[in-house]
Amino acid sequence: MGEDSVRRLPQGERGRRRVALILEAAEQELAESGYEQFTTNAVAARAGISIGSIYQFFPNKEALVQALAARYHETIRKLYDDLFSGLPKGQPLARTVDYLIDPLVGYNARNRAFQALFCPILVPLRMSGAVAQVRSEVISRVHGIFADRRPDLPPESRSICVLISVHAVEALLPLATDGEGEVKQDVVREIKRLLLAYLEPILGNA
Amino acid sequence: MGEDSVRRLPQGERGRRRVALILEAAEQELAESGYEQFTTNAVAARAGISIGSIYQFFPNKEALVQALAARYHETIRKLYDDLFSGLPKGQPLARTVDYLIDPLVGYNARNRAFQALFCPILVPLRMSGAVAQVRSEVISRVHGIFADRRPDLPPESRSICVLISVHAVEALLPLATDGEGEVKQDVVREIKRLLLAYLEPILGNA
Amino acid sequence: MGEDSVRRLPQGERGRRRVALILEAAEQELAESGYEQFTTNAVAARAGISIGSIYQFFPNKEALVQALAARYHETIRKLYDDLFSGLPKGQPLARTVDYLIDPLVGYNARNRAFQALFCPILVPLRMSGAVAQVRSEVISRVHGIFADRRPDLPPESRSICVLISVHAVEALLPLATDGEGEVKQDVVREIKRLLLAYLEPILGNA
Amino acid sequence: MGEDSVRRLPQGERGRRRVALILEAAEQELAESGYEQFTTNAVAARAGISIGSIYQFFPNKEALVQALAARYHETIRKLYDDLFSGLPKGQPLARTVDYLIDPLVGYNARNRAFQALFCPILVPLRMSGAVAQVRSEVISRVHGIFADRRPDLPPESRSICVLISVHAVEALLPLATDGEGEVKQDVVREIKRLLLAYLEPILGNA
DNA sequence: GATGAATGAGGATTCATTCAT
DNA sequence: AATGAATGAATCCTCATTCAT
Repeated sequence: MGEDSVRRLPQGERGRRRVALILEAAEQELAESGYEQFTTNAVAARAGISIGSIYQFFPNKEALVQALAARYHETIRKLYDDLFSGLPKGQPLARTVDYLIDPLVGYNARNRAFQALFCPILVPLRMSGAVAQVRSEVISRVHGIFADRRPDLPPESRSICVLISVHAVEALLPLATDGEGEVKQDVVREIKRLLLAYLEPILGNA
Repeated sequence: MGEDSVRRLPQGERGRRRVALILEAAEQELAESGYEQFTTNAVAARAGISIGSIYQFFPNKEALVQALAARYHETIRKLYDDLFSGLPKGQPLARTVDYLIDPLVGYNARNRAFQALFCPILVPLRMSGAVAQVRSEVISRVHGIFADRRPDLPPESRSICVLISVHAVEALLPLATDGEGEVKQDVVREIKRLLLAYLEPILGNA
Repeated sequence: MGEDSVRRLPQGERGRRRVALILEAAEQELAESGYEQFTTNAVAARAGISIGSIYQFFPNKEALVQALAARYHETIRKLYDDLFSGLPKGQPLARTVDYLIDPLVGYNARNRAFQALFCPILVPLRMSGAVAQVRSEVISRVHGIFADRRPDLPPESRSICVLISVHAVEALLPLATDGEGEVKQDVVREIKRLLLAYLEPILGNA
Repeated sequence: MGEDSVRRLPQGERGRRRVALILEAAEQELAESGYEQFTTNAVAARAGISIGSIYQFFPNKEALVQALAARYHETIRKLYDDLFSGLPKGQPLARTVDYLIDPLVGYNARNRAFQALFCPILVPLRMSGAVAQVRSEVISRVHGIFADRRPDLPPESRSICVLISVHAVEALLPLATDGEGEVKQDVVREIKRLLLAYLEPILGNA
């Protein structure tokens, strides 16, 4: 990712906007029409540009998909950065769960192709790098939270607990959004309840 | 799904074996080579039969994928049938969770393409029917369990609770299996703990 | 050449005829329309078959061109085999020149794309193998003739002499054929005169 | 050729230098990367200018190739001009052959794309004009030499003789140069021997 | 004049599907 | 019923050419 995923690093403002336009179109295409309809021509048509312009910036279709994944990688990393760096200490667990879950729900509502792109059927083929990296980063940070709250917990049991928490949340978040990006607050509440019920016995409530 | 997913219900033993052979090959192809390599020719080659024979039984590729989904549908429905019909009443919740989760873990370990097929990137295209049906059946049965234990619960809150439970388990089961079909018992234990912690406050422990 | 230049060795009579049909069309396309118009679609259209059928037998365009070269390789090798194996000994040089040149003129008249395919602009790219091999075989056989006639000649001067003879004939043969495959006998006579004039001082006339 | 092969005859020194730069790059591209890689963008990149600048001077790719051919045309015409205008009369034939062949060998060694450009595979398409013209000029001048030496020869037999001579030399010259532009003197000697042996019986030795 | 991003027709190749054997 | 050669629409990608800056 990065060495030849972009043919020409767009240096002008124009180029940067063009790449963004293409990725935007790619994302919509993926979210609305699905992976079968995801052709370079469809992306170009949706972006309102010619097919050649896509190949000005991406050497091939694969690179376009990679770039999309990388962009998600970047934006979600940024979200996590902001979230974990501003994490309020000494709060009740319920407060911390609110603090983390709500923005993630928002991210999922805003980025509808995110889940689609990282689906397991594609992972073994090409996505593993990006997905694995995002996850391992999240996991290590959640690890940090757990370690803060319960430094005495043996690392192995902490690891499984983190794994389960992260995957459960990841899988349930799409349920909290309907097709049009609206958030279902009752589902969000229930996801938080699940997480709290699971974690309180381990991390306590303080 | 169903009206034209199979061209001719094969009545002879020979035909039934042939369909099974094709579906077996399709499943392996999907699990091992991924969705990009999943071509009708590849399936035929793996099955050791001619491409024409696939079209003897399936009108098109779509129908083949549908049939694969339907087969999962059928086998998991059978599992659920056995499971729910033999469900021991009046047991502690933890016992019931054991009773349900363990066979499901086993099913996931045995059917590696199952998760792949029902991945979100394909759902909007073709899978919704089969997936939705399987899920709705499971959900209604779990609903039944919940209703048995807490007939007083308002249906709406019960619905969300069931939804979350089913999706969480569905998403976490793959974590309990490594690449080769071996079951990680510590992960299984943790999944059960998650489910119990979430459900006990609602359904009680009896 | 040979390991993957043909996708499927056609075993049936039908397949063998089809490959021949394709190569025939490719040859005509090359001879009449030139290398720029030589597209797989043009070849298919000329052969009156679908584009897919070409790819049934040749994995790609390159392989088709290679196969064409290989076919020339084969036919001309066969011609040389027949020619050199039946070479009458103890004849006057002029008779030997007649014996060799006339069939070669005929071959050039019949195979109009032969020269085109082995043109220098393509050679560095892909043809070198086939061309070089055909030439080296011819050269070594002509070497043999020279050695028979003048065993006392130092090998190095013989080598240059053979080289010049072979290349000159190769280059001049196309002049003896007009566009429609008719042979210009006066040009043939002059080519023989050139060759004889050059070789007599070295090989003698016996 | 000529009417639209150059968009605008560059009148400034700057423009003339630019055209030369482009042709230089085109020649190198042809000689080093071959005809398949010969794209207008590749030529622009090698010349270190923008693709637009090529189209400032050449209306299309065809014209660029034509101009390259024309440049060879021009330089070789100049060589022939110098050569034939200074042709020493009344010399032995061997001297005349030396006088003509040596400079031609030099020209071939210096212009490596020359042969490539005039290869038969391209001729039917576009080259015929330039090639034919160069050849016909050479041929008419050689005709002149023959006429000087043997005014009594019937024109038709003279024509064939000239044709054969010119083509043979043209085809053999590349053999006298190795890949790096070095001249193989023994091959040059042999080419001259061939030519002399062929011509002496007709033109005499005086 | 120079630039190079943008265009899109065209070419190589794949693969779902048909049908003669 | 089984086969697999044949088909051709659809896809990815290239590259000659234009034109706004």
